[in-house]
Amino acid sequence: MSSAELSKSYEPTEVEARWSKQWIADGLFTADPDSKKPPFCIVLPPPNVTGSLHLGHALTATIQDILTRWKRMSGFNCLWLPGTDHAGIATQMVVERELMKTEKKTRHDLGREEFLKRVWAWKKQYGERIGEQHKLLGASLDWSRERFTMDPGLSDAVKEVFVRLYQEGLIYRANRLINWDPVLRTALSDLEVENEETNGSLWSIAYPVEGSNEKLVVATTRPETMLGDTAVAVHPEDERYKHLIGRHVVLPLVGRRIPIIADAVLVDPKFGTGVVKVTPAHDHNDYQTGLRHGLPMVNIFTETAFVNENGGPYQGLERFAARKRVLEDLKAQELLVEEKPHKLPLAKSQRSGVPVEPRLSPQWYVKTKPLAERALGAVAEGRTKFVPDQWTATFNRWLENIQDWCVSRQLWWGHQIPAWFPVGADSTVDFEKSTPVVSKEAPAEGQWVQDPDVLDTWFSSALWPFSTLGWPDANAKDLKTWYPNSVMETGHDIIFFWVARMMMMGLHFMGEVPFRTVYLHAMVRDEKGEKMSKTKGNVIDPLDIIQGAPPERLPASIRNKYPKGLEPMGADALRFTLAALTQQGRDIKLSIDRIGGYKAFCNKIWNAARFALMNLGDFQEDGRVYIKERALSLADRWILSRLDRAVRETTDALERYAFSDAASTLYQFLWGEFCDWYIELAKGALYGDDDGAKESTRATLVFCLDRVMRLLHPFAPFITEEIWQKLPMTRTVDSIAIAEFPKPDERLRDEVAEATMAPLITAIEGIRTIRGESNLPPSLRIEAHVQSAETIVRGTLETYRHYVMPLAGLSKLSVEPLGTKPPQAAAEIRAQMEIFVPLAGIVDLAEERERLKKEIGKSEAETAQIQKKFENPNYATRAPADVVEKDKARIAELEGRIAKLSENLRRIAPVEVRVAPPAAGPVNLEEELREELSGVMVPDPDNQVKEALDKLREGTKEGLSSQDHRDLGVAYMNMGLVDDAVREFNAAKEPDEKPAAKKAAPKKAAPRKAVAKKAKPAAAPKKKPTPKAKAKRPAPKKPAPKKPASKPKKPAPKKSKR
RNA sequence: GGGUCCAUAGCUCAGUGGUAGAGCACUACCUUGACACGGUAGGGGUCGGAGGUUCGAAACCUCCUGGACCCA
Repeated sequence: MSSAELSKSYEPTEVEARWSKQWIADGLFTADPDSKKPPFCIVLPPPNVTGSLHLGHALTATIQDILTRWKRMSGFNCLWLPGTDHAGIATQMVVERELMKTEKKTRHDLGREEFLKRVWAWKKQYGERIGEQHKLLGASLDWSRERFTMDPGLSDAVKEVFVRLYQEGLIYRANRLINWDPVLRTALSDLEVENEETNGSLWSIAYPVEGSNEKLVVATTRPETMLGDTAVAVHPEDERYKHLIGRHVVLPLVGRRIPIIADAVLVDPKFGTGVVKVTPAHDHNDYQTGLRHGLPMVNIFTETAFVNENGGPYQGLERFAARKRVLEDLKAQELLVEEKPHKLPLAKSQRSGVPVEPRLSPQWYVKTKPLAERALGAVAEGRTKFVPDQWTATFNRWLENIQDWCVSRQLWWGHQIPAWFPVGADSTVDFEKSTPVVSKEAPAEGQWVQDPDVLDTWFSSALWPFSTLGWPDANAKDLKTWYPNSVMETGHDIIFFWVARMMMMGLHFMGEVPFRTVYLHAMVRDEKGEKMSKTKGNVIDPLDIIQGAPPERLPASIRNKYPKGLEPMGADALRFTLAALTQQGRDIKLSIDRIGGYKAFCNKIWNAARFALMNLGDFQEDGRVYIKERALSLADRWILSRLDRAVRETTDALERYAFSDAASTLYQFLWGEFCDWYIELAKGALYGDDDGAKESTRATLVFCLDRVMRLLHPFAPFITEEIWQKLPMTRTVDSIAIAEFPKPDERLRDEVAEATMAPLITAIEGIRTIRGESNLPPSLRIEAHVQSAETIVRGTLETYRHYVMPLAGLSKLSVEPLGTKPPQAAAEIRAQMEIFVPLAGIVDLAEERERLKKEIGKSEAETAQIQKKFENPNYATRAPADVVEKDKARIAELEGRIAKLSENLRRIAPVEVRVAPPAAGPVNLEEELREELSGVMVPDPDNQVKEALDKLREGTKEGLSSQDHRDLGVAYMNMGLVDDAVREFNAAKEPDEKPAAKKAAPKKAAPRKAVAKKAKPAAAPKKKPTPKAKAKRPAPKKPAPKKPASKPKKPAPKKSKR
């Protein structure tokens, strides 16, 4: 039997390694463009080849794999296309850093060609690692179609796009002020610049006005740039300076004569002194001002941000050193008026982190306005939809205000720009002034040099949805089949960088949107909500979670919490966690503990399957008999109905991209319904002798497991495949990955079964509550009385007492109409039923009284709350009738509940025993007591109780004082044992030291195990019960047969005291 | 400066006008023939604050406080 092979707990590592290999070997994920099935396509956002995948990538892969597997199983012709991105700046940077670390060389030491060889080697290494990581995550990518942004085909697409856009006038070259990274020595696009609030200073510097004693005091945050000032500006309406407009100042330190201009755009008269210096070559606002006024633009920095020849004596100083010197010199000349602290937004390079230096240089630009308009139109028409929808506005706003896109980068790693510059007569090339020819190949005539610059990485990524499918070959099969893509799934952080640009390029070159739906997921953060970054040291490699990791491999923050390292969680647990935590539009705070919780879930699933397989005997599902045609038990019908509900809810959630809803449905069904209820109920049939019941249960187990494994497969591909393969059934396909995703099946729905199960569950839970609240051990069988006014409920309970008894741990179940209540019983009032568990002799009734009081208190509080509503006269008149009715019904229900609880409380109230004065005869007392207890059901204590009492009688009677007898009598009273009580009270009247034994001990049988165990002190719980020995034990002084508990509870019949 | 979002149990989060929920954590009892990565039961919240709308607000509106992110 295969069942014996299942390990006791789920071991993911081996299972995952095996299946990820097998699936690929079997080519399950290789897409077929000729398939007749409806197409479904996702292109994987290509991870950068800079390094290995992090948890953000794991989230991306998880969501996309869920979608793809779900669609594949649902009959779609699925292509999920993998690939990687060359990531120009980022990759060049890491390779340069590595080169410096290992060989102490710069890329310039190696030269372009040799350096690129190194980068390709890096790309190979990390590209492969990324592939491996995806495979171990279970990603069902079509590796036969793997692409890289610098593949020949994709490079050709890039050239084609560049040339065509140029021909259409949508790409041009211009000498403008751009954002320059002086460390990486390249231009950056606006998006690659981050503004950061910084504590700086605002300096006031006096500029002497030419031909006057006046000085204009300018305020600036970058005094060193004064070397490049070509004007000072004031507001045209500013009365303070109006008279100076048109005159000149002499630029201190430099001595240049520069005009005083009026500019209402640049100058805010209320800020600082109301005078600003204008440095058109080093500030974006000044640049615009310079253009407006035709000012000269003086560049004072080299490409590494050192002062150049235009800086006179400051030449050769780094920009911050230059600032220091300029300030010192100004101070010396008494031109530095003031320095005060000032917060300013500082523009930093996203990549190198250094402040960018605006710089005039010739660059290539994409004219984005016309492209953006089409993208906006497509979204407005609903041809592409954003999920969550809130991103639509973000997308629109950005495209509406879009600036032209600077696409050239002064890097070596990337797509070299297909533009050709003529080589001059002196063998030199003037890249600044000469006019390039744009074409894929160099012009045939003459000598040409290709533009050394490369394109922005995002230029090639923008083409990803079609370049990967074979474009520019418009007839490529893949392109025809899978363009537009179905879904673009990526992080919301690259909505502008990537999504917007894909929209623009896709619409322009394919004439249609690149994808129908854009699902933007949240950012993965650590459990404190902090962004994962190498500098913070909180980055975790997904593989360390999946396969486990020794402590030394973990970042310090994780190591502190898990000093022993991580044990393997498995890809399924990680995936399920990510899916469960995916909340639209929120950050995902990922904690290892949470993953551990889902690992436990996997283990639970494993064991549920293990249980089934161990109990299937030689059952084999050949599919000839539809499950509903079998003679099913109530439990069978119930779980099938619940299964169908789970199918519907999961599918619905997937359609809404509500991955967390789907995950919680699956979790709840598998754990809360299938394991907690169905398996427990199935045990009766499986361990019984009814072959028919066994058969139907086995069939149902297999049916459910088959369906739910398929339902769960997109989320947890490995464990589901492993279990599914072991199910004894005929299959039409070899892998669950290509099995059919369960469809809702009306025939499985069974309202009657669900309605019938409801009171059974209510009864079981009610009894368990009593059991739990009274701390009765699970091993103790107890007796329960369930009273209901409803005939149907009683009928159900009778019919299915074999469900209730084992799950509630009963030795006896009495189903009764409402009526006389058992005495000394704990009670639970539930919908349509009242549950009583006689506790006399089992547990302290005082505790039960406390519990009831608490319950009554709760109900009273709720009643009061609702009553308050009715105090407002408007409520009854204005609120909808159904709501008012509901509240009235609820009050009635609560009042009934309170009444019942109170009644029960009264019933187990300590009886005020009026001990008759010695003069009073025993007969009178007896009558009195019987009267006291009239209306109470004649006690018929459970055997265990009886036995316990018998023992008591045997074991505790010697040498009792009359006080003891009196206490004992009270105890018996509390238990409703009138005869015994009377006897004890009688005994109490007799002189001490009497031979009570003769009268007491009834002959009845030996105590059963449970009782023995129960009656024993908890102090020796491990010891085997020794039934017979009991009677011979030295008599305990206290007669209470109750279970000693950890906290001291007073025994019902308390000795001493009064 | 403009915009988006968030604040509910110790933690992470559901809950779009009518009895405050889940998972984890916690407490008690328990190794019962799938699972201690387990079972059963339980405790725990004046829903950030103040107003307003409404018969009724965790939810809708306004303001405030605190926080996150995006754009300039």
